[in-house]
Amino acid sequence: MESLIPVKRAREDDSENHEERENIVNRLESIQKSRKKLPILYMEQEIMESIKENTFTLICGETGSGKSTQVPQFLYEADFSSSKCPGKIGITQPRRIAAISLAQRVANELNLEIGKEVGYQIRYDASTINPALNKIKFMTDGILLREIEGDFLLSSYSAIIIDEAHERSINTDILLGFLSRIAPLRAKKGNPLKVVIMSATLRISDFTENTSLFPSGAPPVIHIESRQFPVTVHFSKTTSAETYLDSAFEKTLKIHTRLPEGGILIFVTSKKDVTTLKKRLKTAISKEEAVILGLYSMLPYSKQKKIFSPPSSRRMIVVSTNVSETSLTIPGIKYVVDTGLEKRKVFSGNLKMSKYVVTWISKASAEQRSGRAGRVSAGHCYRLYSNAAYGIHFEEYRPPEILNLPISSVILQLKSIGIRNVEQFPFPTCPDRSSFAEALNLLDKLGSIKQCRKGKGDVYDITDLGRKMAEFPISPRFSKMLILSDQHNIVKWMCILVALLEIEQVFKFDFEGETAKESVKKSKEFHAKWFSGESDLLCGVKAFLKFIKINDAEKEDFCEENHLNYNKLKEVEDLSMQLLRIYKDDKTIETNEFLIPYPHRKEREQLLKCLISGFIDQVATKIDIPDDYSKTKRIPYTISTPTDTSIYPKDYAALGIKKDTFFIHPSSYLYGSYPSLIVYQHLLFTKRPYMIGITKVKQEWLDSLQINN
DNA sequence: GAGCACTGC
Repeated sequence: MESLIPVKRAREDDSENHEERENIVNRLESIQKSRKKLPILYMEQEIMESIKENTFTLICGETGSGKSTQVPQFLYEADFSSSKCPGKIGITQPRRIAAISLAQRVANELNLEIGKEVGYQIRYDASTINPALNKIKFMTDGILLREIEGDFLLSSYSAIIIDEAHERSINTDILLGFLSRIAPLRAKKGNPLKVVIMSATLRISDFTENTSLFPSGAPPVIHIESRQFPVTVHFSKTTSAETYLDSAFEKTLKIHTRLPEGGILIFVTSKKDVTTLKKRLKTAISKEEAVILGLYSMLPYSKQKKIFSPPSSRRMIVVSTNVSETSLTIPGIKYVVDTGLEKRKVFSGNLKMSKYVVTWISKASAEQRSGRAGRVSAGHCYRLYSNAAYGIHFEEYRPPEILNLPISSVILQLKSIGIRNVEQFPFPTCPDRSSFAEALNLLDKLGSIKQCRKGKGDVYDITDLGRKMAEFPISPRFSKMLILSDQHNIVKWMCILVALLEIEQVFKFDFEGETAKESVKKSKEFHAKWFSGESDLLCGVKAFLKFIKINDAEKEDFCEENHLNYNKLKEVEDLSMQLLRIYKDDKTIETNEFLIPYPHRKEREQLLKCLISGFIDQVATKIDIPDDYSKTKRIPYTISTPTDTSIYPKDYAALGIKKDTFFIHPSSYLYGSYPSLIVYQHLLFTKRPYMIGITKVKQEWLDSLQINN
């Protein structure tokens, strides 16, 4: 407690200097009072001294420490973003919702209007009363990355705070890499940029021990206490991953019948788990006793909101996927039931095929989940696995995102910013050699980079086409298609098509309680009016063109009636508009630009020709098989790459199914028609290796494309 | 004739 004494003195000194300050703060008394409960408040001096004396400062503290709301205010009160220290205070977040809600909270605490001194910017939305007035700006990390493209030294900022760095999202990682070089440059120029990296307590060695990131030594680390209420963790005696839903059901029932009031939050792996468990709980617990809700990201936002108006007289029970681990905070939770499992997408690099697996979560995620029980009062977390299993099977952290994704987008972006040898970039965790090779190979095939010298590794320079491609916030495959469509007066349709490719999952295919066959059949009946025998993507375009004509207020019902995914279609609407704005360099373009008819045959052909230019390495050929084989309706395809000399074989003979054969997924509208030549959007392994997102193509389209290249 | 967790410019 002695540590409080010098801090108190410092705050008194502060008040003596009050008149000299430029950024004057008039907080409401009620705000002052609740702020004082935060331990971080008594560390203001220590934090500010470290920031003033060092270029980089690492602050770590768990959720509930108040670091995200208070550190920006410390900087503001220390006259960052004033004439003494010109330049905004920027704070990045990995998620949009967090950027908005933090901006609102900080504006509220400072008694300022959102959009003026305190603002935010995310992909499709900004608080733009006047951005020039912003002194504190919250944004998603992708936004700041884009700003680096226009102004490498980030000269409009005096301080940057990177929040949630421990999550290791790909954008956060790249930002940290840039800042590790930008900040020293700014210091050299006599216009220092202060960088504060904020992370959960657990994962700081990743940064402090990283000499590529911090060649001149590890930054100082300040630890912040959390204000969380204590959560008692109960491990199970045994572990059974096979029957986790049964265990979750029994545990929830026990908590509900034996323990005092307080919400229960149950973590499961999928939407299917959510509906199954919700149903079982509803049969066991009466409506008068509890309201039982399901939560997953695909649930329309209007229904997600239900969790924020909990019933006062009954207990609230929420069955949820990972969406409530970080993205949503459910009020009033006192008990957490943790299955310890999550669903992840896994890539097998060589085959370029992905699959979904249910795996044990990381220890860090388990802590995060249990923490959800301690936000209102002391809570309990029931882990449906043993302490031993936790020790043996649970990795410390989820691997950094950059190790599990194709990096072609990142590579192109780095090159467009002027990083010549991308393998030398100070990644917090460097992807392996083969990821670089694969990305460079694809970018070369797309014509976005070209070889500039002989040697190993990265010997490529960005081309003019590549520069243009990098302007679009989408995968390089898709920006290539979009730019190519320029010649044919089909740009608007292409914006839609490319947005559909980027967003995916616009059509729904699941029916509760139906067999596989029936589910797909029924869904397709709903979608019949958008049918296209040429391409699954054109079905999407057709559905979108209808969606865009519907009044905003009726869009959700429209999607419900037609078995479409509202959240996804809304995103397609926003993205296609953003793409058209960038394409036409006109920020005033609105979605009414897309009140256009479905393309005619000639135009469709042009669209599909442009489409395959981005999928030149994702062509599949039907394998000739004996006549009686087709009765199974599963006709194999073989895939080829442009480097393959036997490209596009016309008479591929195969007896039986080989390891490298693939099938058209039953969700495709081309399923059952089996064209001889197709391009596919991606490969997914479920029961079998499947191709998803199918477009029928012609041999001569491919030939002409090769000549052009 | 299936099975997609979550997030971002």
